[in-house]
Amino acid sequence: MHPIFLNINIMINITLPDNSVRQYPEGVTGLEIALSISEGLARNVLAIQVNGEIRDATRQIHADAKIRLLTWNDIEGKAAFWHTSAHIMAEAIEILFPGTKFGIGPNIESGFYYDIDMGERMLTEADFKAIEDKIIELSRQNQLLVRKEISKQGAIDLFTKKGNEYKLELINELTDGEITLYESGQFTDLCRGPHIPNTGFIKAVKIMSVAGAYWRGDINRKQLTRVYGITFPKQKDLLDYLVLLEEAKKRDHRKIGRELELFTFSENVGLGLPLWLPKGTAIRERLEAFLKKVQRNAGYVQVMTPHIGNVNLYKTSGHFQKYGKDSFQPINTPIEGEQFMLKPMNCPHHCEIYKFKPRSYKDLPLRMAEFGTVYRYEQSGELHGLTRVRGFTQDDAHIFCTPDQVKDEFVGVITIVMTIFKALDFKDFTAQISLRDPNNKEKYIGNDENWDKAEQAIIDVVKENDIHAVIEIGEAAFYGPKLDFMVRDALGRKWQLGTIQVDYNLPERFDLEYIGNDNQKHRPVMIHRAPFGSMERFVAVLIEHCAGKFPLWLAPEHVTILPISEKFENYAKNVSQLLNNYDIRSKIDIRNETAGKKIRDAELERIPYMIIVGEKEEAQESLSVRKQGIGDMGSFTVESFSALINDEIKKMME
RNA sequence: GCCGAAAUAGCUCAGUUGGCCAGAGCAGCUGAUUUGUAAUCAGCGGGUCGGGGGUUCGAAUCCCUCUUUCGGCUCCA
Repeated sequence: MHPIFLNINIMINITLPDNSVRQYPEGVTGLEIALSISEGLARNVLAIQVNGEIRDATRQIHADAKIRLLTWNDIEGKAAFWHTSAHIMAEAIEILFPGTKFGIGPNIESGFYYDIDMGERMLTEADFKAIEDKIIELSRQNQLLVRKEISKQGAIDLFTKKGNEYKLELINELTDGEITLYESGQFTDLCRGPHIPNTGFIKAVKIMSVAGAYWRGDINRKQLTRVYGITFPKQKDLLDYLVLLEEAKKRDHRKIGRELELFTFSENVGLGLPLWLPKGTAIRERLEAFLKKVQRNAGYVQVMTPHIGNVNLYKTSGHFQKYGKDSFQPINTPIEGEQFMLKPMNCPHHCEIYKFKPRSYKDLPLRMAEFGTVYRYEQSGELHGLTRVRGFTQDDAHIFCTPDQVKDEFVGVITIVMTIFKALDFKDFTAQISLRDPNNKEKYIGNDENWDKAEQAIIDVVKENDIHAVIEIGEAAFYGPKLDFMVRDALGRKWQLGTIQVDYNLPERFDLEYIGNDNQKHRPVMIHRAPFGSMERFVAVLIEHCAGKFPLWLAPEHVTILPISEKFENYAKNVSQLLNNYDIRSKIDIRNETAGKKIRDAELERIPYMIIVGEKEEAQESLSVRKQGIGDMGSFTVESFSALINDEIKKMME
């Protein structure tokens, strides 16, 4: 036992993650526990989890507890590491730019940021180096992070003296007796912790970028400067991270979209209005055909509706009141006072189809699908490749059903979403249940009872289907709660793909009805759903997911045939025709180039297979096959090669 | 929409502190070559240096402004 423990005689039980229990003197710290296990561990402990709460490893433990010592290998360890780094960055900035006021400075998924107010001065990239150097200098001082409890008044006095209105605002919302400060070197920050024991762990730092960020996320308040940074315990970790970032950038769908000629934009057409090139169109059409087939099997019917609708339609739906002024503005007609809008969503049109004739409970559920193109005037700063555009096509459908059918229909939609994710090998998705903000009910249309019912239905279905989901309060649409499926792009940004939304509101506004088996009129429930979300965003995420190497069933071309010289062009044409009989999409590279050049170009184009034909192949009526990214696969016949391709496709679709 | 950065040939990028008709590689075109598993050789064409305005003897380079793009923020029916 460590000597400092000797004079202490009250012992507490500490349960380690392997459920072994050790006894320590009351007041023991995480660091001391680590030291009692091994010195190596003690050198690496960044924080400690005590009965579920993450704390400083230097804080004393006063009662029996279950603990976990956290290192760089734990998410929580990294979080503490980066949180402390944010403090050190603030300390560096305060030294370099005295008078800077600090807002909040949390750790994030990769690194940390601090929101700062430098008054008139602007922080620029030219300042990064100085900040980085100062951070390293401060880190090397092995500054301890000292936690101090302070009264609310004490905190107010301190930050009044500093003239920091941001911290004062935060303090005002805190409860007296729960306020803590952390001191490191000359820097004192209002902070709940936890922090790593000292700054010496921080060995590598990179200031990544600066950006504007509204104080407290409120567009009506002052915009502060947000400084992003990341730190590591080893220089090599930083270099690896930067390499990883570079690699990720190569997967950017905007880059690959240009390289593989999938889509483009033109200022002359308009911002955020994608132009689908032939190869991109081929992929999109195949996705569409795939989903149509799945939906046909699931009992959907396809409909088609116009790209515009009378303004009154959106007044009925309520969308005009909510989004009218931020939309593409209404189109006037020769008739005075008559106005149409580019449709920003398909639901009102589908409601009118529902109303085409009286509906019986026997007609329900009615699953009405349309690949409907809609136009939304997104803010200019929001546009982003294919993931955020102003004109896009939703793989939309609206399910009209009885309240009793909601749950089953929800399950049916989830099944479709899972079918798609599986066919495209999307494993890394998260589900998000978006509920309304109970403190802000005026933001939403519809009555309490319906909201509660809808929210409960989603929660139940998700639970019963064993889908891991996070619940987000306040993220619901204005007309109802929803379940979204989120995936990440190459750079880790989250995008919503599939969505399922319960709507008790539109049926009300459109006065939709069905006759029940009691011969009475009833109100149907509407479920909006789009498993892809939009074709644009889905293709974008798909491109980044596979880095342009599309699954065989989607690839614009399966094969490129490479004749060794002009002499074998005829044989190449024969092969191409034969492959066509087996539904294999091929093209022939007849350029006057060497085989090596043609192979290189085909590899860069990410064409899944190459067939090289020359004298030998023509004589033997064979094909030399090369797989993209793999290499030479040897000799095949047209039949055996076709079987290989078609088997591979079949396997993916199972 | 807000904050910041950037914009040079179809693409990727050079172009020192303002100074000869603005450069390279790839792509394109022409010709030679007739090729065996990731780049054959030669020649040629191509740019109002994002648009506009200004400073200057002189601007891709400095200043203003607009547009677009990128990174964030906000928003996302």
